[in-house]
Amino acid sequence: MILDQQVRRGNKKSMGGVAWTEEEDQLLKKCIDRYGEGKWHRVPLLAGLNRCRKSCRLRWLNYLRPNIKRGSFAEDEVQLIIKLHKLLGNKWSLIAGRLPGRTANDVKNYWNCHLSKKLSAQETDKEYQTARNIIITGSTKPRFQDYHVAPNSLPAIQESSKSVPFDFIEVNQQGHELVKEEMEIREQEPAGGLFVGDLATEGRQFEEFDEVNVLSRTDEGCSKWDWDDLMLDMDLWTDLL
DNA sequence: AACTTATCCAACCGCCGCTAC
DNA sequence: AGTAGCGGCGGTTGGATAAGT
Repeated sequence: MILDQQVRRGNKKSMGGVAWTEEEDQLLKKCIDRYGEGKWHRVPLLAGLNRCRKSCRLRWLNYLRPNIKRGSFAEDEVQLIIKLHKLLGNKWSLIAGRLPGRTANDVKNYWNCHLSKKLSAQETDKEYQTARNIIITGSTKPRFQDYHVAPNSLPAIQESSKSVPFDFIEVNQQGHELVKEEMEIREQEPAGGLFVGDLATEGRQFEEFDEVNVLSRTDEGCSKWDWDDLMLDMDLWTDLL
C-alpha cells in the first residue's frame, strides 16, 4: 500500500486543482536549476508554466526539491515529531526543519493521519501532562517571568488546532529559531546543572536531559543525522548564551 | 463482483509578517 | 503612515486507492 501511495504521489488531482504533469515538473525543475529558488512570482513566467507562484513553490518544496525523503516515517522520526510537537505545537515547518528530507506538508499529513488521533487518546497521560507543565508552567519553578505571562493565561497545547504562541520562539542572529524555554532552563539552572552546553561538550546522552523532557533522546533511537542536527542547535544555543 | 468505508496525501486557500515604495 | 507585493505557513479539502463487508 505504501508503495502504491508513493507511486500515486505527484500524479493526483485534488482540491479541484490540476495535477502536475511530468512535463510541468521538468519545466519547473529546469527553471529552479537555472535561476535558483526564490523570486517565485517570476517562476511561472520564466518556466513557461500556467501556474501561480504558490503552486510552483509548493510543488518544488514538497515534491521536486532534491533529497526529499520518501516512504514511511522511521520510529525515531516519529518520536522526534511527537517531542517537537509537544514543544512547538503545529509549527510544521520548524518540526520539518529538524527532519532532514521531510517536508512540512509530510509532517503535517503524518501528524493528522497517524499521530493526532493516537496522541489525543493520551491527552491526559501523565507523561504528556508533565511535558506540558514544563512548557506552560515551568515545572516546579516559576518560568516565563521575563515575559510577564501568567501561566494560566497561556492557551493549552493540543486542545485546539492553534499552535503554541510564537512568544515561545526567538530568532538569533543566524536566523535560527530558539525556544525561550530552553534558554530559560539554561539561565535558571545553577552551575553544575544539566545544560545544553554541557551535553554538547561532554557528550552525555540526551536521556539525562529528560528531567526537562525536551528533545530527550537515547542513543538507541537516535540516528546520526538528527543527533548532528541537534548538536548543531545546541551549539547555536550555546553561542547565543 | 459490487459496494462502502477508511486512509493517505497533493494541492488549494486564506492569512500573516516583512519589505519596498 | 499606508499599502501593495511577496514569501511563507498552517488548515483544509477531496480524489485515488486500499481494505472491509
